[in-house]
Parts: sequence; C-alpha cells; structure tokens
Amino acid sequence: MFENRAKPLLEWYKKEKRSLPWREDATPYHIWVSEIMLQQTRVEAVKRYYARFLEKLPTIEALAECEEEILLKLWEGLGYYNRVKNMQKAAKVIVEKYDGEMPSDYDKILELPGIGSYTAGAIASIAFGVRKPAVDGNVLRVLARQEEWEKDIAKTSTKKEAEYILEEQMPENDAGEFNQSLMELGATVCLPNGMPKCEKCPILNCCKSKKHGTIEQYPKKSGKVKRRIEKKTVLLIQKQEYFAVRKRPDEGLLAGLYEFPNQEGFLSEKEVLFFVEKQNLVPIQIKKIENAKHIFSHVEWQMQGYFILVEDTELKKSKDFIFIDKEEASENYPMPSAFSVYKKYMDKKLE
DNA sequence: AACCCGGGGTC
DNA sequence: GACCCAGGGTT
Repeated sequence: MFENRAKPLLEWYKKEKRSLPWREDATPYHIWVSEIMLQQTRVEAVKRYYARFLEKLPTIEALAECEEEILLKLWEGLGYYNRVKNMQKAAKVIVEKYDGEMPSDYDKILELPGIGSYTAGAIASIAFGVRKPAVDGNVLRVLARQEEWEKDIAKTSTKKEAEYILEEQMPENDAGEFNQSLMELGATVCLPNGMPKCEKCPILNCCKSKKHGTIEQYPKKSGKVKRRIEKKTVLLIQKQEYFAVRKRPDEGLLAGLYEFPNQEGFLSEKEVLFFVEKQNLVPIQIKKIENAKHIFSHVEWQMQGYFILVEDTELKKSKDFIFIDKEEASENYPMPSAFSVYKKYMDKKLE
C-alpha cells in the first residue's frame, strides 16, 4: 500500500521540510527532548522552551541531576508537567543502566518513563535509523484520509493498526525521514478541520477521500467528554511587599507547582476573613478584585479574586504559606498559567 | 477502554 | 464554543 508512496513522500520532504531547531543538531538527546516537548504541543510553542532547556541542561547527566524546582521552572507554561518529571526519571535510568547514552534499541527506549510507542518510534527511527513507525495525530489523519478509514482514530486499536501497517510497509532505509515526512505532511499540508492544501500534496493521486470528494468527512473521531466546572476563590494575600503562595500536592492537576492560596467555591468577604485568620494572619484591608476563567482539557476554573493586606507580624507563623516577592516568584517558584491574571498584583506596592 | 494531564492557536 | 496539537500514564 505505502511502498508506492514512500518515494514521493521522501522527495517531497527533502525539498519542503521546515527548518526546525531539533533538526539542526539531531543527537539522540536533542531528539528526545524535542519529542517530549512536542507531545500535544505546537511547534511554535516549543521552540523557545527547547533552546532554553538545552542551554541549561546540555546533557542527559545534567538532566538527571537537576533539582526538580529548576526543572519545573524550565517547563513553566508548557503544560503537562509530568512530561518533564518522567523525562528526568528516564535520564536517571539512562545514566545508571546505559552509561548516560540513549539506547538505540526500540524496546529499551520504549521501557523508559514518559516514552510510549510514538516517542520510542520517533527516537529509534530518527536518531538510529531503526525501522519502526511513529504514529501521531498527523499520521493518523493522513492515513484516514488516504484510505477513507471509517475507524475512529481516537481508539487505541486504530493506532495499533496504523503502526502495524506502517511497520510492514516502511522503506528499508530512511525510516526516520519517512516517519517525519508523514508527520510533516499532516502538519503543513493535510491539515485538520477540513482545511487541507491538497494541491501541495505529493501523494494526492493515491488519496481515496480526495478522489471521492469526501475528504471533509475524515478522519472520523469520537467526541470528547464534557468539561466540568470548578468555582474557586483566589486570595492575593500581601504582607509588606510579599505575597502568599503555597505548593500544590505532588499528584494530580499541576502537581508540585506553586499557586496563590485558594478555596473551593465563591466565598463571601466574611468567609475569606475567617480563612485568613485561621492561617494566623491579621487582615488590615480586604477588597474584591476581578474574576477570571481558565480552561484546561477536562476542567474549567471560574475564579473569584480577593486582595487582602495583612499585618506584618512574625508572632504567629503561617504554616501553609510561603511569602515571596515578585522577583523570587519569577526566578524560583514555578506557577501555572491559570493564575496569570492575578500575578500583576505582585507589582503593587504597599498602600 | 475510559479517564487524567495544560496551554494556546484556530476556525 | 469546538477542535486540535510530533501522547503517555493510570485505573
């Protein structure tokens, strides 16, 4: 099936491929870092993170030894923070078991934390020329349109079938280039949401959905589950020029990141004052500030904000909170984007 | 197999 | 508002 398409794809890719940072100095480590960052994340968003990450952590050893706070700071704003934690776990395995070098064997790569079939295939094929497919969302969309797949591309079974087909029919050489050509095609030509640029497609003549004029019906994909809504009250608690933050739990959403103290539900002024006093803080002033909304994949936060000025007293310590200024926050405390609306309050001086 | 895990671009 | 993004881990 695909042996006819490999040649035009490879020729097209050689001419049309984008110049991307991770294609310049394609060591196994660099490819690995780029593939993890690119999981569910656009190329444009990754570029700046990629350069800074490798500047700070140029080797797998450096990654293995990095303090988690610094690691999260390098990932701050990228999302899916378990990606970088798993990458560090894998780095430690590589240092201990493989003498600091990424193994070239597909199954050994696949065993590493944070690496599934797609990423293992990408690293093995691009870095080492191993004949393994790398099936991502781009590739599934291309295949579904080429073959008029009625299968749901969101299903695990569909991805496995794609991997099986591509592994059988992959060219003998150029596995990495072949995989990248399919992804590049999906990313730049065979675009989602019924907006393909078919006139630029090197394998247009084999595309069944184009032939039948049904391209907008593919790929078939099952709907997503509805988002739940969570209401929160976010507190900007100021003591002198410092603001209260706290560390989130080690598991779950935004694990290990820092946040402004917040409570479930929309609290009244009286309830907020009760909460603040319970933390052994003495409020001097309280005012309502703007509401904000942040949308995650499965949750929507609807946030109500309060600004509270508290007495500068060391008599009683607040156990849960850390008081930091804006500079400390930006240098050492990774915070999710969800609170970005409220970060500007850290600029304000004591009134 | 279903659900969790971010953030942002695009239509 | 819906969809999607060089997906993987957990249950």
